[in-house]
Amino acid sequence: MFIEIEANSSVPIYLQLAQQLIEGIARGDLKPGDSLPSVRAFAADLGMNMHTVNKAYHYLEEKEFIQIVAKSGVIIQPNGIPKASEKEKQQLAAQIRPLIAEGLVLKLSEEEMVAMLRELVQDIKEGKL
Amino acid sequence: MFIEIEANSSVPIYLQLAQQLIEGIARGDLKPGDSLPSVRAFAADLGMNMHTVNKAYHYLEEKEFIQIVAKSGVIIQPNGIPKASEKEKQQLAAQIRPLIAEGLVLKLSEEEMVAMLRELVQDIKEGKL
DNA sequence: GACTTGCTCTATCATATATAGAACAAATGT
DNA sequence: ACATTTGTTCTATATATGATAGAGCAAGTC
Repeated sequence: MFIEIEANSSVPIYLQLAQQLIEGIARGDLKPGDSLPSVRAFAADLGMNMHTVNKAYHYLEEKEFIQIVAKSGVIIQPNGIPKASEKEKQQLAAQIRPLIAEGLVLKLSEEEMVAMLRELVQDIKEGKL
Repeated sequence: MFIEIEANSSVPIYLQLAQQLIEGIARGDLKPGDSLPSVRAFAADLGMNMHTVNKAYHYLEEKEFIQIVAKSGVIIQPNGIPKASEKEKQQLAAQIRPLIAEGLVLKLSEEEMVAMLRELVQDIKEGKL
């Protein structure tokens, strides 16, 4: 797993970390049952604070993408991650919606945005930045 | 323009306001040259602070969706909003990317996400919540 | 000339982000 | 058995952001 953190981003670094782990799962680089580094080791590796890694882990745990086993370690959801519930789909749509609206204001056609989405899926699966 | 602000959202209310104005533009409800309420009047109408509306306006001005004419008023970009530049497209893609990745983790297929996008475009154009 | 306009300034309060260090108790590795 | 590692919890500090509040300014509008 290669993690790239932009210090000068408006996206908090705990979120950047969580998002890149999510991409790792999407890509299949991180599989069910795989263990993640300890908060201390990961923090040292990434040059950030232990509590920041911890926050990223809890963010992912709340989404049920990982399991945090106290005093033991952190693993990718061992039974596999279930398909999106209706609630999760709606939450995703609600988050994407303002971006689509902005695209429309910028005169992007529906087809252009569909193409953009398909390219993003490819990029993510290929681990392409 | 009907504006709905959720007080208990994690999205700042100045951003909610800006996003709903963007939807108004996308929908064609707000056309080039249309004037927006004064910061004071809008704030009173929405039950929020003048400075919060002002922040939303400056957010939109930075995107060049509106023009703020000091000591006069605020209008939708009178010459029309130009088509997205490459930079704007990349910025949009960068913001959508983590959401697509999350969709993939939740086992949504590319086609399901395309369908979701098409529905969002419809909803926005119809002003449907 | 009165009113409205966006802008600026100071101020306060709450929350979020990030770092730091210490201590705890249980699981793990040898 | 013992030392190490683990996530958790606590206090603490610093910075940034979000939101509100009120006052005053200078220029545009009616």
